[in-house]
Formats: sequence, C-alpha cells, structure tokens
Amino acid sequence: MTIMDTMEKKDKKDKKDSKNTFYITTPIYYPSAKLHIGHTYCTVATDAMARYKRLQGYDVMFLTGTDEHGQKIETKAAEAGVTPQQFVDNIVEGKQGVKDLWKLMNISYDRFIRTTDTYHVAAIQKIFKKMYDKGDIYKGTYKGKYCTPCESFWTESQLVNGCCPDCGRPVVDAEEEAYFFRLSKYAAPVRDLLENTDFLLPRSRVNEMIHNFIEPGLEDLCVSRTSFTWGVPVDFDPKHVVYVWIDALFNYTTALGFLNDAYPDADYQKFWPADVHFVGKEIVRFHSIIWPAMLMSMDMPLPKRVFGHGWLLLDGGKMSKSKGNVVDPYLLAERYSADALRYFLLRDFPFGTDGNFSNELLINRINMDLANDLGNLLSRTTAMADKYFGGTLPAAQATGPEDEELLALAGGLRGRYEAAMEKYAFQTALAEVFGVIARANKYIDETAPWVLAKSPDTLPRLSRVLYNLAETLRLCGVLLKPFMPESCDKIFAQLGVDPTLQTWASVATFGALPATATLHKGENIFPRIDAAKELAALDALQEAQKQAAADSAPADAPAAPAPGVATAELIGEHEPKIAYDDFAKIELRVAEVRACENLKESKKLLHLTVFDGERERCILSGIAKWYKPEDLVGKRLPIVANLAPRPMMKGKYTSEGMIVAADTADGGCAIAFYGADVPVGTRIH
RNA sequence: CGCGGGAUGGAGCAGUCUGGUAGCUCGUCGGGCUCAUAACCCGAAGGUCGUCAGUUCAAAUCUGGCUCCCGCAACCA
Repeated sequence: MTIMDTMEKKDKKDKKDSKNTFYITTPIYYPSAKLHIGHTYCTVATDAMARYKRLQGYDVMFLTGTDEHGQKIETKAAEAGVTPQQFVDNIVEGKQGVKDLWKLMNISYDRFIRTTDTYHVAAIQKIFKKMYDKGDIYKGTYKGKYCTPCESFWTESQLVNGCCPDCGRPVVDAEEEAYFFRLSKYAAPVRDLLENTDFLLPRSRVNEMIHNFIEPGLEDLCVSRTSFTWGVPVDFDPKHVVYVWIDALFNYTTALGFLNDAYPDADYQKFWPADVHFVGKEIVRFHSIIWPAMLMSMDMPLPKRVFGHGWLLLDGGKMSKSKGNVVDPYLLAERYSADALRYFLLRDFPFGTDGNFSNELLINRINMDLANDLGNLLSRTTAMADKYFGGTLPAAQATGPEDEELLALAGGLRGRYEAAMEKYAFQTALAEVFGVIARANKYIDETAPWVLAKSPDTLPRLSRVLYNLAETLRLCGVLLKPFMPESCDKIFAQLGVDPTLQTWASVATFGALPATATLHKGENIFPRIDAAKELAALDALQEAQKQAAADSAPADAPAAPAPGVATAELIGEHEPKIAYDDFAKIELRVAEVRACENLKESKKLLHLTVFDGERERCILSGIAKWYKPEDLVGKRLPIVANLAPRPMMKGKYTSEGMIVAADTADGGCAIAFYGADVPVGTRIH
C-alpha cells in the first residue's frame, strides 16, 4: 500500500467519524387518490438507498409522508361529502392507503410526516413569518385576471388567450392582496448552484432548469392564497393560507424538529442538510430552484443533492387515469411479493430516465433472474449439501483451478456494487450482483459436483465447491438485502448465516463463512411463474378492478357492458341534469368543410373553414393527430354553431365554433359524418 | 429557429461524459449436463450503432446539418 492510499484511507475515515449520518427523503405525496406504481417506484428506490446506507453503518434518517393541503383536496372532500381532514385521513391511514402500501412494500421509513400534523403547521407559520420579517416575503398586489364564475385568479401566462383556463369564460382585471417571495433575489446563486455543482442530478435536468426557468428570468413567487382555506393560515394575516410549496418543501426540516417541539432540535442539528432528496422529474423545478432559494433566505444549509428520477411509462406514454392504464402496486406486490416487485422496479429501469413498464417485463424478470438464476442456485447448492453431506460441509476441503475466477469476481463484488450505488445506479449495482450469480451457476457446471460425489477421493473437492457456492450466495445475499429484505433473510436461513456474517464488513472479502457451514434446502424462495397464464389473469384482474370502480360509481352506470359499450373509464364523471331549455340553448348544426389545413404553429390543431348554410366560418380544432385535412374536405359534420368566438394562437386566429366528436378509447376522437341528403345548415336536436 | 430527451441485431436495453476489434437480457436454432424451480452450461445465426458530411491513424462515442419518435411548454371552444 502506498502512502497516498494510506492518507486517502485516513481522510475517508475522519470524514466518516465526523458525520456518520445519512438523511434521505422521498417527496411527500399528494393524497387526492390512491398511490400508483410511480409513487411506489420512487419510495422503493429511497428505501433501497436507506437500507444500503444502514448496511454500511450510517446512522440513517429516512423520511416520507404526505402533502395534504390545497384546493384539490378541499374540492374532492366536498364531492365525497366529508371534511378535508377525514378525506386525507382515509387515504393515508385507511385500508390500502398510503401507510398500508408502504407496509406491504416493506418500506423502512424512520419518520412519516403529514403536513396537517399540528407541529408542522405551527412551524410553517414561523418560517413564513421569519422570511417576512427578513423582507424576503412581502405583501403585494396580485394583479391578475379574475374569473368570476370560478372565483379564481389567474396569471397572464396561465390564461388561455384571455380566458379562464378552467371554464374558458372571459376574465376581468382584478387585484388581490397577496404575499410574494423574492425569488428573483436568489436567481444568481441558484444558477451558480445548478451550473457549477452536482447539486442537481442527473446532469440533463440542469439544462432543462436553466433554459426553461432561469434564463427567462425568475419572477417573485406568489406564496399565499385567499381563494381556499384548506391550508396553513398565515398567523398574522389569517385570511391568507400559505402556498403549498412553502408548506410542502419545509417538511424536510420540520420533520427533524426544526422550529417545533414534536422532535428534538438535536435531530435537525444531526441530520440537516439532507444527503439527498429523491424526486420525480415533474417536481425538479421546485426542489432545485425554489427550495434552495428559500433555504438561502432562511440562512439554512442547502441539501447536498437533489436527484430527479424518470417516470414509468405505459405503452410509451404517461400513465393517466383517463387512459385507464394506472398500474396498481398493491395488486402486483400481493401477487408476486413485495421483494419481486422491488427488484424489478430497480433492476429494469435506469433510475434517471423514463422506462416502459409492462406486466410481461415484470414476469419475465422475476422468472429469469429471481427464479432461474438466484432461486435455483440456492436450491441446487443446498440440495447438494443435504444430499452429499447431510447438510454440514466436512472440514477436509480441496481447492481447484476452477475456483480462481469465481473467487476473484465475487471477492471484488462489494467494490463494484458500492461504486454503482453511490451514483444511484441501482440497475448497475444489481446487474453486478447477478453477474456473480450467473458465474456461480456456470461454476457448478465446470466442477460437476455430482461427479465429485461418486468417489471418496474427491469428497474434499466437493466440500470446497459447495463451500464456495454457499459463500458466494452469502455475499450476494448481503448486498441484495437492501433491495429484497425478506427473501435475503430466507437465503441466510437456508445457508445458516448468522447476523454477524450479514454485515458490510463481512462481504469485503471472500471467505468469511466458516468452512464447516451447515446448509439445508428450504422452500423455493422465488417460484417460477407461468407467464402466459399470469398475464391473462392480470388482464382479467385489472378489468375486474375497473368494473368494481364502475359499480361503486353512480347507480345509472350500466351493469354489464355489452361489446361496443364504453367502459367506466370512458364514461367518467356525469354532468348534472339540465332542463330542456338549457339544451335548447346549444345550437348544433350540420356544416360542410370547405377547406382544411394543418397549422404550422401547432401539431395538434387543424384549421377548418366550414360553411354553416349562411356563411363560412373558421374553426380551430385539436384533432390533427387523428384526421388529415384531406379526410375532412367536402364532408358534412356537426358543429356547435353558437359558441362564443374565441381568439387563439395569440390572437392570430379566431375560432368560431366547435366540431362535435366522440372521444375514443385510445385517447383519439371520432367524428360522425352526414351524407349529402342532409342539407348544410340543418339544425341538430 | 420555444425547451429537453431519444433513434444500437426480431423485442427491450447498456455502452456515448473519459474515441481504440459492438455488449447484456429475452426470443430463435444446435449441442452438453442431470445437482436443481422442465431450471443450469456451451455454441451458432442475426446489427454498415437513424441519416449525410467533418475532425482523427482510429468515431456508436467528438463536431455540424438533416429525418423520425417521445415528453414539457403552447395549445385541442
């Protein structure tokens, strides 16, 4: 060992001794509906990281929780006829709720914060006041556009060409008193943080932040609302509630006792700043711009890192309720075990980028890696120990030339694994472990233990071969435990590995397992899955779930949809009943398409010129993805003729009506055309 | 020229920062083994790494142009 090596080691040791803690968080999830596989993905990754750091001997704090305020929850609760608190209580604590899911998934969080917890609310008020006293939050006038029917304020940029983005009606200039955070003041240091440090990973996210938000200029952020009440009240001005991002972001510190007595302040001293926040790419902006700016304002240390992970996509697109393709983690974990699901999520998808989820990939991965390679390796190793030696390996052992490669690969595993884990490259870390497992399976073929068992002369060699296999499995088990805690305990039980041999130190080198280890074959830890059968079953189950959702929906939903009938997902929510007079106000007419062209400014819009029987009018319609101009020219189709004209594309066009079309299951649309026997201009009732 | 990501054997991906004979998993075909969960091991076929040009002794990798896909933003009256 060189002097440099020694010094480096000492450095590392000193650093570790000075702060042997690791603080990691998930985002706090918004409990407006049941959590899906995407939330599970992020939480499982965080859990694996937390367990890995604990294995290394760090004093870990792992925080997760729920972000429970805001208008949407207020509205949803009202729809359900309960108070907002009752609503979130049910989703968080109720059956198959957030906490249930984390229990099922074996999530080892140390703390769970709910932003409705009283200590958090009080602390947020103090934080708000502190920034206010400093002058970084100031009372200003929110000059905006107000939609009277919706009772909502909108910014210029939120407006849909002069109209309310929710209801589409015209808005009026209005002013409202509001509090603002001086985000602009921190633009330069935030930019420096993003560009010149590794604060935000992966690096590709930095470009997006700089180009989309920093370069156009950071505007001061409106941090209070008066339009709803389900939030943290500003204590010195109670008609305002604190905007969700102050409320939500500071959870990472209030859960450590910052400005509150629910937890000792020592926790904050010990664990803050966070070592890493894992967040989805959709909220990177809040965590990498607003969050550091606010911490700077508070004179608090910044978290060391924010990692923006990718999304799980379905059929190449985003999962969404309206597409009806939300994957239920509960179902999958109960069917295949939490460990299998955890493994799949972290093995198949690179953490930093989007990945395509499918049931087929899941089952394939479970069968190939877990059943065929790992499970089967354990099975054949323990079975041979039982069969040839009654379980306990004889002390007389003979090494052989086949050992070298396996021992080298397994001996260096911890180092390769650690390098990957430190880069949050779970996929790579797991691939390293399974590379060793594959090598061990090959080692069995090379040494052919069943041949060695035939002669007393080769029993010492046989004993050594089985020892090497058991030791390899132990090493892999220790390193896999952060990913698959339950299964690895089963592996240890079959190998007779006691807890002192399940430590990080014990896998530094090959050979810690006692030579006379006792192994016994147990249950198959990962049974093979009949892929075709399971895929069919999963489809049926998911269909049944949709059906169940439909049954619990309003009573007039059809009991058994015939072929060609829309599913519950397609039917969605019903509108309130209206009087005939209301219907009669809608003037539907048959119009003929005289001209039609794609707009070069938009991928989605078609520019139609239609004749309504009296005059030609312009209609812009978002159907470009499904209809080509030549499909429409000359056709007669239904339009809403008395819709108020609407300026679009920054006023370049005015759309004077709407094409009537049906939404289709694939997210597209279908227009019903009339034949030439229906005169243009005919009224439709 | 709004911002970003992507294009690698039949499928899904890694490799691109830090140029040096193209790799993994699945699938297909042939062989081996029998300890094991019909699992395991070996071999073969299959790719001009989207396209064009440039830099270089050398380009999947660096530079520039182009095509197509996917997100975001804008927008679907």
